[in-house]
Amino acid sequence: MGISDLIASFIRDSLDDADGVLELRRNDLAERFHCVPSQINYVMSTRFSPEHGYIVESRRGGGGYIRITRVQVDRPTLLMSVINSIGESIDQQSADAIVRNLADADALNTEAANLLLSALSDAALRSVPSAQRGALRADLMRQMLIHSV
Amino acid sequence: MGISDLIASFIRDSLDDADGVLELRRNDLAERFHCVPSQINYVMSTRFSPEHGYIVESRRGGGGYIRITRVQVDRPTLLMSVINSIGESIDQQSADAIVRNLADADALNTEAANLLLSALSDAALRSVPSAQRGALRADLMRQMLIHSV
DNA sequence: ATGATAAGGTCAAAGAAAGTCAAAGACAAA
DNA sequence: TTTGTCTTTGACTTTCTTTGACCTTATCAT
Repeated sequence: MGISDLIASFIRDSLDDADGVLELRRNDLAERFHCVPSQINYVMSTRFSPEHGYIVESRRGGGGYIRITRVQVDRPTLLMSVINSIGESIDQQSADAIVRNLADADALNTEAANLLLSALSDAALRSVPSAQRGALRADLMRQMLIHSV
Repeated sequence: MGISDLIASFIRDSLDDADGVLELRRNDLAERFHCVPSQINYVMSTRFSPEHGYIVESRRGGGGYIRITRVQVDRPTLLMSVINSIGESIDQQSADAIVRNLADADALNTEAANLLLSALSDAALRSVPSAQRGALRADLMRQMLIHSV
C-alpha cells in the first residue's frame, strides 16, 4: 500500500467516526504522513472526487481548511426509501428505472441489478395473467430488495 | 520443467496456503526466479487465465501489484448446466438448494444469491395460485440465471 | 490601504510499477 | 529437415505515484 492509499483510508475512517463530514488542515495531514502537501491534493482528486461519492470544499489563507463530505446516502437508507415507494403494483418500465437508479447510486452491484431486471421483466412473468402481473412484480421487487438491505 | 512451470506451481502452492487469493509484486517474483518481469505476464496469460479458473487483477505505478484469485468452477458452464436442469416447474426447496450450491461454488455472490432466494420464495410469489407457482418459479429462475451468465 | 504571513492550489518532471509485442530460442512431431 | 508450438528475453509503452517549484487567496498587523 502506497502513501496515497494510507492517507485515503485514514480519511475514510475519520469520516466514519465523524459521521460523514470532516474538516482538516492540508499541512497537518501532510506532516502526519511525512509527505509533501500537494500529495493531499492528489489523494483528493484521485479518491475523493464526486464520482467517488464525496464533495470536497476548501479555503486558502489563514485558518484555511479542506472539508470532505461523504455524499452517498447510505445504502440501507436508500434501499428502504425505495422499498417504501413501491406501491401495490408496478409496471416494467418503472421497475427498470428504479433499479437502474439504484445501480447508478452503487446501492446494487451490476450482477444484482441484472438479476432484478431479469426477474421483473415481462418475459419472466409471462405465465401470470397481465391483470395480476403488476402486483406480483411489486411483491417480487419488495422481497428482493428487502433481502438485499 | 521450464521456468514458467516452476513459477506457476509456486503460485498454485501459495494460493493453497493463502486460501485462494494471492497478491504479489511482479518484480519480486521475477527476481526470485531470475527471469525478466514480462515472463510473469506470460505465465499469467498462459496458466492463470479465466478459462483456467483464475481471475487476475493488477495495478501499475508505485505500490502496484498483481492479485490472483482462484475461482472454483468455470462460471458460465456451471450456470448453463444448472439452467438446463431446471424443468417445467420447481418447488421452493429445490430452488433454494440449487441457489445455495451455486453460491457455495462462487458462481453467485452473496447478494445475488439472496436476491434469487427472495424472488423464488413462496412469500414473494404468494399472489400466484399455488397450482401455477412452480411454473412461474421455474421461469423466474431461468430468466435470472440466464441474465447473470 | 498595505505588506507580512499563513494557508491551500497547480502543474510538470521524476520515479515506480505493470503491460505489450515481436524476435529469438528450444524442442517435439511429421 | 522442416514445421509448428511453446518459452524466454528485452526494448518500448502505459499507468499511477511522489516530489517540488511556483501561484493564488485569505487574514492580520501596522
